[in-house]
Amino acid sequence: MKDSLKNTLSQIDIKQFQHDLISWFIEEQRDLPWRKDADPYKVWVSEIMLQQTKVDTVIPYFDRFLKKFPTIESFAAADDEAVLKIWEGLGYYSRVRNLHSAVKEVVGNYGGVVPDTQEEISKLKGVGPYTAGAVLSIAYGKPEPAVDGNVMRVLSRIMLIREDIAKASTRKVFEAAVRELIDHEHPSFFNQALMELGALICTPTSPACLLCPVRDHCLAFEDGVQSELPIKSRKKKTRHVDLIATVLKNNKEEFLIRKRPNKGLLAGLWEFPNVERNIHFEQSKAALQAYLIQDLQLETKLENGAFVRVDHVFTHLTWTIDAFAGELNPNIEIGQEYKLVTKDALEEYAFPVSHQKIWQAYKKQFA
DNA sequence: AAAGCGGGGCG
DNA sequence: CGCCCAGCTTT
Repeated sequence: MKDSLKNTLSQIDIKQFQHDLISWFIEEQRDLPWRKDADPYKVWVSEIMLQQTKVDTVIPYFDRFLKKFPTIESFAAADDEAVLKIWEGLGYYSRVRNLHSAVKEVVGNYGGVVPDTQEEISKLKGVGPYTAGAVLSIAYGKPEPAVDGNVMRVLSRIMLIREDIAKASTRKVFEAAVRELIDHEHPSFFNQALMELGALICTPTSPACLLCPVRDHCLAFEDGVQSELPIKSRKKKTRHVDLIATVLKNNKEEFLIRKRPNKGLLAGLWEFPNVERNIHFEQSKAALQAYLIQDLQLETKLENGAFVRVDHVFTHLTWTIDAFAGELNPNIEIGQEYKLVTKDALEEYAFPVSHQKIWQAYKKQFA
């Protein structure tokens, strides 16, 4: 441990801090569906869903997930398309692919019992340092740190830690701090309380210090510098891609959809056939025709203009998609990544939100 | 160590 | 518009 951390810890009444924090949590915690019991499977699912995702967004997904897959065995037995469908719209789809893989591992090789040690649980796909600590502390009562963005923000203020939280190595500094601070009698409450404090009081902008239960322990508040913390270097700009997409229907009321590759952006999700718009193409429609003929070898008849434009923002990328409607030659041959499906069947597949918007616009105009 | 990976909401 | 969110994996 660094000397600076030791020095800071010596200024904090750890027992009093634990008491003030946990008492507040017991009194003020939100009533959330994953707090009804400490079933390791449910805790695990909730922690994966909550990665980079707000509580309000997760709640309906969590309820629907547990209704469809109430036990770890039922989820292990799910097929891949159902797994993606239940996650549709939640984002970061590798989370659910990894969770499914890990759950099958637990059911197959651990008798359906989620491992309760750092070494074993960390071997599971998608279980990193945060999730391991969260499941071990919340479901098993082990005094392991669970350091997420909330915890780094809260502790950077309380302990006046000025290291860049955007750096991967910085997490270890906070884990060392938590190991010193954590209440060994109540690890679950302690970890959850730190995160709850970050969500409700010690917020990124304008923290509610006057309502804070651990204000008296906070070195940043003492110096009046809470708004300067945490230190976080900012990221680079996103790039932009223009796409043209097609909603193509044949004379049997079937639509052409395509499965994305199993790696990379939106892996394994379904979409309407589309192509990156080449800057050298003057006309979207000309580029689209070229793609349809060359890549799909389709004979199609397109409507005149795009029926919708969809702008979509990712963390690292933005899309502008112009979507065209068209008729499809009934006798075409399609590659294995394509499917022809009816309107009802289409909606059983998992689509990214951008393509859901295309579909909604299509139905509104042509249905 | 840095980049890739979703989507929604807020100021 | 940028930033934030109960992060992990790959390169």
